[in-house]
Amino acid sequence: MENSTKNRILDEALILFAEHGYKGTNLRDLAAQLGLSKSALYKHYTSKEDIWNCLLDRMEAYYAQRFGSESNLPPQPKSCDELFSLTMQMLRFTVNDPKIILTRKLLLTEQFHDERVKKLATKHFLEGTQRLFAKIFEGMISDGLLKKENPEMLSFIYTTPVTSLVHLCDREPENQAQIFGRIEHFVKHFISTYAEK
Amino acid sequence: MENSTKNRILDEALILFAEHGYKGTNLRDLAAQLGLSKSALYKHYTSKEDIWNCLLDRMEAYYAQRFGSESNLPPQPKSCDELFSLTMQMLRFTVNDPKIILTRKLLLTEQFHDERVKKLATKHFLEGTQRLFAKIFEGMISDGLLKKENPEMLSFIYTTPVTSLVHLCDREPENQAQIFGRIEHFVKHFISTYAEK
DNA sequence: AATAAAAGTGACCATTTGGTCACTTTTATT
DNA sequence: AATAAAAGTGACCAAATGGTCACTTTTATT
Repeated sequence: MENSTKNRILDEALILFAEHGYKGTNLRDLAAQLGLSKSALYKHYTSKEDIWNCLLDRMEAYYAQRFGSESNLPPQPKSCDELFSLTMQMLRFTVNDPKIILTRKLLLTEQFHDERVKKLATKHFLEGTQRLFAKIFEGMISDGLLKKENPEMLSFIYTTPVTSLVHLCDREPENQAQIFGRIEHFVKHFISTYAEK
Repeated sequence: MENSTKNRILDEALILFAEHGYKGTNLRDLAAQLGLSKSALYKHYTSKEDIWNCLLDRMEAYYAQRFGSESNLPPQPKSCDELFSLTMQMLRFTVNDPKIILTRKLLLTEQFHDERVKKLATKHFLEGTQRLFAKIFEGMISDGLLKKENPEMLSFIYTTPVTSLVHLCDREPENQAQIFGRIEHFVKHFISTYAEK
């Protein structure tokens, strides 16, 4: 069921849409990548636009469970060292997982061509991540680990610089090691500024 | 000379490429917007790709003079209040100038489809702005206005959050007022954290 | 005024692309 | 085993698109 043709089409569509854009993707290439004929696609989806919309449905569902539910929050750090390692671990994953990379590319490149993508982009790059870390910081502040600052503000100034370097990683994956050095440098600076001594 | 057909074509191409992408733009629409026939375009450019490349040439030239030369730096702030108003003034401009908005959109949406755009994107969104403010902060530190921190780091944590809100402005221009409230809030927080008292 | 170069036009071409359809093959159901 | 539904195929169509060309109009040069 997981690896049904219907899902495989969406998997491959994500790759092509992310790499060449909606307009730059044609159904012949998509079918060829799947070892199918073009007309077979129409047994599962009614049109190119239908594939696009179903892909966005899947992405929205993913974000709804990632950012929507309280259940799968990352573990609450018990120290600033743990905040550091948690952050680096999350980034290491987010920057290397092929599907997440492609999703970021698609959100960036199609955000002005599709209203749903626009909303997902703000959710992914700004609100979602910010709210997630705001909760973490809220806990760390009440545990006396961080200075008593507004956790939303703290999260904003923590996540947006990191996100901008994640985007740089997407552009220059060959420089990932060096960019991670910059991220570590930043995170340490942040901790040294806002850790409660 | 400024308003030659050759330049008008590039002006209109920027609009269409930024709004619909390279692939999503067709030469018939481009010609129609200019009140020209499609074949007239070929009197000035050899192909669609040629138009694209010449547009990038123009953008590169713009960035070379904006970020390259030391000459046109913004005035050095004599106080943190002046840093605040300088920042808000620059943002007010960058977020409302149609050509700059379109340029940002083009850099974002085409960064993974073109090597030159990729490099310009990093220059525009990261290095250029960062270096510009690093110089400003360097001056303010030696003037005793800001704490003695690494100006590059200071600029990084100043410009990347602001840039992320500029992107939000591009996505939601109808919320510009509210977003500017968030920017002001952030800038004040930054100043209160790093101003030398 | 004569002339040549530059700018512009409309018809036309080849290719690409989303989509359809009659038909075959595979899979599941009884 | 018979049968019907699902999955897949290849040929075909119409529209869109980048590009060319012979020809006309405008502009500049002498």
